[in-house]
Amino acid sequence: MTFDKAIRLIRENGMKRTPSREALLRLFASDGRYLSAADVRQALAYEHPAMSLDTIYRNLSSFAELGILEETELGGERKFRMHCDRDGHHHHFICMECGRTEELDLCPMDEAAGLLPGFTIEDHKFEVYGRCPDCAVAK
Amino acid sequence: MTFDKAIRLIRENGMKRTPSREALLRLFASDGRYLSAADVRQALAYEHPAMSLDTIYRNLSSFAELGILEETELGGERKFRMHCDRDGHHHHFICMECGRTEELDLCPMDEAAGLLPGFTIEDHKFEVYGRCPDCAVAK
DNA sequence: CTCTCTGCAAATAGTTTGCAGCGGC
DNA sequence: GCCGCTGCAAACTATTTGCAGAGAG
Repeated sequence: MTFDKAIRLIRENGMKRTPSREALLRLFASDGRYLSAADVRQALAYEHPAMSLDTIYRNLSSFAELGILEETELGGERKFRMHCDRDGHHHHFICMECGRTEELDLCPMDEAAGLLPGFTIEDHKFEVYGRCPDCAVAK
Repeated sequence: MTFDKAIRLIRENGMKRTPSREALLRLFASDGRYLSAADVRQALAYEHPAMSLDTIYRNLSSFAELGILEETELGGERKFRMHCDRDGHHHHFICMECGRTEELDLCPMDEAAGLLPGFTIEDHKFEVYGRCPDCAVAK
């Protein structure tokens, strides 16, 4: 998702365009990795040293609710990345070393649903963890 | 995994057979759901009211390391269930209402690996969430 | 008798909330 | 100027750790 579209969504939902939010969205628009609140704070330490963790937490949660960010739980932390606008539902590979993500054009749910007659499916999670080619070499 | 096999694993790793551990393993052997430390405490409140959360945390972590328990992150909590000894790698459906789990004879990794040439895959997670037939009706 | 396990208490990490002032619109 | 946004401080939740005594082998 682009920075502009995210801003539009924010305005459409009656939220204000503030410097904090601009900085957060700009960061996520340019960094494809999953970032924790602490990661975000560090990334913005130079540009926005005054931005508090509270603000980061509050905004990341709001953004996730609006569908601007995708959320996952990684190593006991909530992590976020910009939502992919691409056609088609898909999942991600996540590099444990550098955090790089790769889209996987694959969703096992069609098959899985057939194995669960009578069950109501509401959500699912499929993530692959490992090392990207760069980090695999470095090891 | 059976209670007896779990006890054997514990002994083989130089750990002692204590009343706490017996109670924990007996619980997991009879309850197929994913349980948090707090869930376990409540389940054992009558039989072992003195067992502290500390003990529960420490033992669940040890058991998970030995492969006796499987671990997952659900709603921001670490949850555990007895490891399935069944042949073949598989995943789970988890009922969001009652916690019931269902085994899914399906793993998307074979396909996924083909989409990631040059990447080193170390782990993956595939879980399906929803309501089991009983809970779907109750809604 | 030794060495592990346990409960207690305190510490820690990540996250959330109440409040009063600041700042978009 | 109004109402939402922010920083501060404090609270909260889940979890971990140091320590000294209790208990398994």
